[in-house]
Amino acid sequence: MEWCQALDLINVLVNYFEMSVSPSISVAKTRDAERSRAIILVAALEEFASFGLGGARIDRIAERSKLNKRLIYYYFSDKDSLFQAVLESAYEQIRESEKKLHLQALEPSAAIRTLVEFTWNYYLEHPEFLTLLNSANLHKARHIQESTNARALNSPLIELLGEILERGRLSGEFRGGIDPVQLYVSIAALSYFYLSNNSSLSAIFGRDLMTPKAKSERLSHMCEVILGYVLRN
Amino acid sequence: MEWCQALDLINVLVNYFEMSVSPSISVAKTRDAERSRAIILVAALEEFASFGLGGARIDRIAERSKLNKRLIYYYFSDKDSLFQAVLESAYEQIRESEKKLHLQALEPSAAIRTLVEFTWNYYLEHPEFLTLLNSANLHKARHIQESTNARALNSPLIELLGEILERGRLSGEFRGGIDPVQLYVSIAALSYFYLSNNSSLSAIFGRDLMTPKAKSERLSHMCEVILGYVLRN
Amino acid sequence: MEWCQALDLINVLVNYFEMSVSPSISVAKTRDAERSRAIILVAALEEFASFGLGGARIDRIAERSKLNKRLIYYYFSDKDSLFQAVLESAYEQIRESEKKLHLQALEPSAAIRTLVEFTWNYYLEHPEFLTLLNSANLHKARHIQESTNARALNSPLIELLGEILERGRLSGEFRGGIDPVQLYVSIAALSYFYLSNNSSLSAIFGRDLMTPKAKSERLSHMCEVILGYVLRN
Amino acid sequence: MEWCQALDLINVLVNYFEMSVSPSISVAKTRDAERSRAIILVAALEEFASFGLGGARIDRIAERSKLNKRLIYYYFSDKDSLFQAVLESAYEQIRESEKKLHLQALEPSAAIRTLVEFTWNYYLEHPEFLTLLNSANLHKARHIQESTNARALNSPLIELLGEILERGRLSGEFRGGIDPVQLYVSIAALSYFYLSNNSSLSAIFGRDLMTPKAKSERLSHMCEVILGYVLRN
DNA sequence: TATGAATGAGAATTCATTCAT
DNA sequence: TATGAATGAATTCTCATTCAT
Repeated sequence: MEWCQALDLINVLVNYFEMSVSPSISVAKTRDAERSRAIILVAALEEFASFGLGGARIDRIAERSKLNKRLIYYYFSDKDSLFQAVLESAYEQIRESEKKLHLQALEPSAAIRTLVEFTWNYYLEHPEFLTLLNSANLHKARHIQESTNARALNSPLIELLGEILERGRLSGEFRGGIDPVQLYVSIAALSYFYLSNNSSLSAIFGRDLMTPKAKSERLSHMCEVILGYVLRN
Repeated sequence: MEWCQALDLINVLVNYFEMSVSPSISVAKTRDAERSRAIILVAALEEFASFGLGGARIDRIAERSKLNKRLIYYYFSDKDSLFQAVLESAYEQIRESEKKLHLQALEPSAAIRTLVEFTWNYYLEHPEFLTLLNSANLHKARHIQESTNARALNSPLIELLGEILERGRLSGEFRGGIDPVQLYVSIAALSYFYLSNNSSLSAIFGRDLMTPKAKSERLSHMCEVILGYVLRN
Repeated sequence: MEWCQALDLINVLVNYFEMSVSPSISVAKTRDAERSRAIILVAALEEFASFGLGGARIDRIAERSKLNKRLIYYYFSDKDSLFQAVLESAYEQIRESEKKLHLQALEPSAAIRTLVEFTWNYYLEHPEFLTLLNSANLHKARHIQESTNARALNSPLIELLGEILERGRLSGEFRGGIDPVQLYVSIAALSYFYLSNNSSLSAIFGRDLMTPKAKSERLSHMCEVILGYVLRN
Repeated sequence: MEWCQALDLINVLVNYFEMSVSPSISVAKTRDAERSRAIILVAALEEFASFGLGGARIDRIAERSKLNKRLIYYYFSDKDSLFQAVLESAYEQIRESEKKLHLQALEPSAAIRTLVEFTWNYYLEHPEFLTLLNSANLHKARHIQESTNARALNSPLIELLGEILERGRLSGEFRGGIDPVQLYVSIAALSYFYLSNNSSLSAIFGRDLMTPKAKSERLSHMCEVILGYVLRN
């Protein structure tokens, strides 16, 4: 899993940075703890993404992380809390990526198209995010509701999307009366369903939905659907 | 234990009675068998829908069905096969409902709108279908691929949708070049994502997405999106 | 442990009896279940008596019973419920033995002396009863309070003791105003403390309290104390 | 983590300060050590008294003491040794209290009554002592036997009690032939059993044995029983 | 066809204890 | 002296599945 290695790398870099800037000896100890926590989190993310909450095994997470099983409980109390932590971390990551889009700097229609493309690509590159969400919803989003770190979950994109829609409306480009929440949900939906259910869909339609061609066609279709909706006519 | 002996006695009597009143023993038994199978299937559907494949418990399915656990294995070999059977039955049901729509009798745009509304309402009334699909996809649709009863899974709707789109194009009402599979996936996606992930979304947006008003707004939005896309301008 | 073998024997006899009186085949199945339950109960009694509730190990109970660990949970849900069942069974046994004393047929002072002797001998022969009670009390008698089978716990001896004290008072032999509960508690206390804490006491006093001579002296002392209290002067 | 570094700094400062203000470093440290040891001992006493040896948790003892778990091992090697230390300390305390009674200064019958009352009150005010003894006895008093500090355990009261009994006999007040060990055990027994098993007894008799009235009645009863025994007639 | 009893492999979680600083 | 991190061996409990009737 490439994203996992990337995360690992980032951690290593971050640690190295900390070492070089702070001369204090005591950092070494602390660093290990933070690092262990992060390693467990990554291992758990992989496991939960692969097998769901019910199918995930603490033993396997311990193996993946090359750390002691006991340590998982030391840092994360129990399986449910670990899942919650994983979920929060996944949300944090996507929010972090969203921030880098700088949609406010784009023309309204370009901004919408960029958002559709970003969503598609993010889900494509982070399949674990989809599985995680599915698991969370199977459990009635109990873990999200219990999350005290709600800040990480709440997308600032809705507000931004509202501004873009308003800008487009004022310039006469977009139709009026569009609810940014509905639009955001629809944009996510079009990518999510296709990717999350692609194995079922591929089996049922008897055609591979993940070939480069199929994927590119899907992206075009989605842009047409969404832009066809927001543009004046 | 006396009650146990008494029960035995009752069984003997019942058997004797059945033998004397029903002309063919095998018929009586066969009928019960079908019934037991069906009861188990329903109980399993509920269980799998509530807890996913990994979280479902054979014990609970036995309890739900008020039948013996051993009988589940008698009819369905193992948990995975049972899940597969449940999945097939769920697909059969939705196909059955789709057939009753008679879309071919409707005007193109009315047909599309009806399909959107039907999809929305079916998912709304059959939340277990969504959870089931999620579980199936978590397991890479292994159960669907292994299904010998693929006929039940394959929707005849794609073909029908193609005809409707063609009719609309010929009448000048619809734009051309629409892939019925893409459209079908999008129609399903818009309802599916909203309903399947509603608890997460409600938590994140801090607004209840399942109030009557919210649901009616979602349906309007989806119709606008889809019809905005298929209609000429 | 002799009492354990005796219990086993009784079970075997009971089972044999049931087999001989009821010709029904179905009994065989039921009998096995009852027998397994009884065997587990005996094994658990030994384990809890030896190590207390906290120190007892389900694994060891399984070994002792030569039955599957899973079966313990099948019949007794969890460790606490098993402990409760053991406790109830221990109380049932002592109540059963008490009934055989027929104190009502004895002269008042003979009845009291018999009760003191019985208590002493029962505790002596059933050391597990003492340990069990200690464990129960460590947990604030939670298991007793939760017991639905309270009937088994409540001693009919208090009422009987009241009658004996009244008879003795009327005959002029006994002093008046004796609370049967206080007396019962004191009779139990004198034996219980000596036997339950005998290892501590032996260590502290540097003398073996369990030699035949020491035991006989203790019994004499207790009779003197109790009779010295109830008799008129 | 910055706070960690800050804490480190504080530690360094504190150490430096102590070094400069306290003439001897070792004294300052020793004093802290004694204090830590004592704190742990108290925390352990509470824990063992609440849950027994088997149910006690080192983690909880660390929490209670607000000290590090590692320190417990530093001072007390392992759980068993800690329990032994707790036991010794509990015995030391009761011996200390007994010494303050000055029974030798009292009239024989007053001395006996005082001893009964003291025993009752001490157990009442130190319920942890009872639980501790129960635990010790569950383990066959292994911890007492292994105690090298046997001096603390051995009650000087037996000798004193012998003298009192002799004084009473000579004055004609008491009967002769009373074994002070038997009497001491009986005095302890009457209070111990009532208090140690009070939850069971309350549940079984269906009456609260710990109301002020019930407690006062018990004390009267015990005095009557013991004095009725030692007094000439 | 139907069922209660039985089981082995494995799951989450706990616990006393040690390491490294 | 003091402490946070780490661990292996248990321990309770679960689960799909089979046995015997």
